[in-house]
Amino acid sequence: MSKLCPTPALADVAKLAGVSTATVSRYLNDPNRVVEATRQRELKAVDRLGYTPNFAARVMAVKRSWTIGAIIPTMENAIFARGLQAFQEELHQHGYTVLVSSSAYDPELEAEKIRTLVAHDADGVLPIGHDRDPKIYKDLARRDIPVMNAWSFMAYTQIASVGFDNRAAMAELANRAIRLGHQRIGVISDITTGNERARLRIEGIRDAARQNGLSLSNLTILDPPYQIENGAEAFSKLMSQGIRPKVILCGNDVLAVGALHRARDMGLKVPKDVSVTGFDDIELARVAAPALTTVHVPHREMGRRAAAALVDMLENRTPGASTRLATHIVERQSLGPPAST
Amino acid sequence: MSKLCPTPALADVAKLAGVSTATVSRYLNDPNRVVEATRQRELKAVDRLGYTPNFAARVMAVKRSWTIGAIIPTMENAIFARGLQAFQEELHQHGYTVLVSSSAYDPELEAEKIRTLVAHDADGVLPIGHDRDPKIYKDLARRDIPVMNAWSFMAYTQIASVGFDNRAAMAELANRAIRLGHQRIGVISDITTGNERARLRIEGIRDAARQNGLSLSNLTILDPPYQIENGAEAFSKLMSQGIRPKVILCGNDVLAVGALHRARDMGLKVPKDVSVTGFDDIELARVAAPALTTVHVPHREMGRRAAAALVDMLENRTPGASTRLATHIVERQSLGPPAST
DNA sequence: TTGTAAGCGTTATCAG
DNA sequence: CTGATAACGCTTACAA
Repeated sequence: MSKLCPTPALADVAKLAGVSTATVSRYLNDPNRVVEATRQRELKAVDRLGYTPNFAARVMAVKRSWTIGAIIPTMENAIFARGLQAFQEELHQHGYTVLVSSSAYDPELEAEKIRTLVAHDADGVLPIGHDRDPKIYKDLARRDIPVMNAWSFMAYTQIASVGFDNRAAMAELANRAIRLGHQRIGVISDITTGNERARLRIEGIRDAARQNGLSLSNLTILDPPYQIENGAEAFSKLMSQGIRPKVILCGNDVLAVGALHRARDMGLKVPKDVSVTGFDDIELARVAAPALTTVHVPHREMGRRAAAALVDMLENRTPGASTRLATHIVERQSLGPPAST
Repeated sequence: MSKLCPTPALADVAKLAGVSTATVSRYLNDPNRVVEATRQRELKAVDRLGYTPNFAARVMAVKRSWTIGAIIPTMENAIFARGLQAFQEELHQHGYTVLVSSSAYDPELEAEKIRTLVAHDADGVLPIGHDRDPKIYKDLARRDIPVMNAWSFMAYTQIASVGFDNRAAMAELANRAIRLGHQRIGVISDITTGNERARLRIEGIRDAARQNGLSLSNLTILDPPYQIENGAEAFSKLMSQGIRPKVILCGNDVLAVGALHRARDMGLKVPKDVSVTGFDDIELARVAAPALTTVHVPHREMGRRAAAALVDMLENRTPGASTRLATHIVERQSLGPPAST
């Protein structure tokens, strides 16, 4: 009878092996805790029944799910995908499973997903970026669930983070453009609502402008959603202004490639007629024509570090340290001095 | 005391509201099943405590997790990401949460991930492609867990699938190349182990060759992992053969873009000196230079359909229907007739 | 080394 | 409409 049972339980194994459930449980969690003789019997019973432990039951008993929840804005973005893959691989090494949900850049949805993850007993949580309703952090803290923020390094917060300084990185790039002689700057930012990373990058551009004594009125900023198409459209808009900007700083490589593409369609040479820069340094940046000058971000490294930090918080109940990763500008061919018109 | 409890349970709410746990449970699942008076008290108690239902406990009680597990080869592939996003959105509408794991194209790992998902009480499973140890399907069937295969339509199997005919689609493209006058064909396939999609596409090319009376010795096949770089390397290899192929059929757009890039580096004009085709039609294909002639696959549609079908199997205990989606060739600029040398 | 039995947080059945 | 109470499958003292 137990042999045909669709979902055998520990009790079925115990019965078949002629031992108690406690013994089977011990065998499953650490074979050395039972003697050879019983070990054999259990082993046989287990695979004759095709037994698989029930996760929910185990979670209830030990109050630990070995599950980490990650909430990303969208899966359709190579940088999150890549970082997450590394995050996942590292965690897998330590026996954790990662549950991924996406928020579609919507704070409400994000909050809901986080609640769902918590309800699913996630042992830890990895949201992207830092900005969100403080209530969320409070609730997580009360439940004693470790949180690690990624993709944005924040020095002065309670929440541990592993990321980079979006603002400084973009400022560096903007500075370079300005020193090259650019005055009028077009910006195609990533969507900014509920996305401090995009906002910080814009701030970085403003910082650079101020430092170089450029009036902020030289900046025109657009922020379409992450899509090649949108980068192209935004480029057109920027180019239809009275005075065309000679450089377009983009919030990410995808948008930048769209801009590059549209420039070509409009018969504009890059960087002779107009310069375009990206951010992230995904593969796309290298194969674009011309190759994109961009900011390199160590996505995989970030994912790995986030995972390691989370494991540390989990295993040692440490408060969680923040790590700031370095980024650097990758000079390729899309940024040059403005042509003197 | 219950007020400071880090993880309030139903019992805490019940106590605070002065009712039984059964009543609170009813209230939570359908507010109409309790009278107004108690409803108010519960409401207050719930948010004073910041109560959130415990998922594992609920799963144990109802034997239903409202969770679907998806196992994809890798997250770092735009096509899976996109399809999955749609899959997830559709499922979310119906109240399901999707758990994503990746197998890194490794059958062993994949089996493990599926087991993990089952242990996590997934109500349904979505693996990519059809080929895997029959034991896995048998086990899933015994446990009565609906399975839906995606990305590959299989007419004659027990397992429901939603996908397209990889073989026919690629055959059509190869046919077109051959009719254009191509004889020697280089193939840069996606990795083929544990990946029948890639194998079927290669078969499609062979079919086309046979149909046109071309000896299979005209084909040279390489199958590096999914990466732009690898496409470039493979291209170099194909070009260092005695007789250079005049057309390179790639298993996906990413590999094709790598090939395109390397062609440019080698000073070869596409399609004048050599033609290159892709498969998938991701955004990248449109912005590549020259724009890639490729096979369009409705990824989002596929994700959505897979989700809908799974929901149907789940809610109505139907056996699960298979759906074959149409693909079509998108002619852009990378495929042309061979230059007469 | 092994067994007994309590408990984890819900839901569901069955009375009231 | 509401309250007891028995599952659900596993772990873990505590005993033997």
